[in-house]
Amino acid sequence: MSSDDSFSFLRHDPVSAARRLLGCWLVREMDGQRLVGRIVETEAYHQTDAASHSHKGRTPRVEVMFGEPGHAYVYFTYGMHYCMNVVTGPVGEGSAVLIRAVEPIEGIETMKRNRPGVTDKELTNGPAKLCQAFGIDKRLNGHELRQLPLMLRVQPAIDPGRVSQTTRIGIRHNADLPWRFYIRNSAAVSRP
DNA sequence: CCGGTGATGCCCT
DNA sequence: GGGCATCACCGGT
Repeated sequence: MSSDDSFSFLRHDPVSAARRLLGCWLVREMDGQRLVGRIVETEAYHQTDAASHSHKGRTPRVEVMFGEPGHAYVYFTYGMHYCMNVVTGPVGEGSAVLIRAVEPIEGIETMKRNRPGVTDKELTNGPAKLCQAFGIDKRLNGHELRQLPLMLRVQPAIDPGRVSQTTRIGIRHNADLPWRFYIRNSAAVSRP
């Protein structure tokens, strides 16, 4: 990663990166279709935090979290779901930002095909839901997010006055840490 | 609208 | 064998 590109904020801590990722675009190319979602909800994870997959150190599963910032960490959970993170921090430090929800911008018909039978509102309002809608699975684990078929397009920062900060969802350890961020008033978040 | 619950496979102990 | 950064469905309100 060069020192002056749009991903430079990812080299620092995951908490500030989680806030900064709000409003950025996730762009996916799939079956010749272009899918775009605007990130509206994120959570930060770091090796010092017992809720993080990286907390117990390097293992094959979480190796990507210790690698280059700006790559995708995609994990499989509950026997059926994938979730996607953006790796942050210096190489050698295990940290990442979970993308918890996006607002569909382009390619909505393809997203609907990927998630048959759900309402428009449920298309991408959860970490595993958006992965299903965008066709993201373990094949994209470790993928560098500056190129297709999956890329992060950095957008201007969201006004801090429009960002809410709360505790994270669905974890047991460090449940009081306020490391979740979402765009207030967005109808696309998983939970207000 | 809400809380409870079963599904289901992989990683790590 | 335990636990999981979840989801969809069910039944009661």
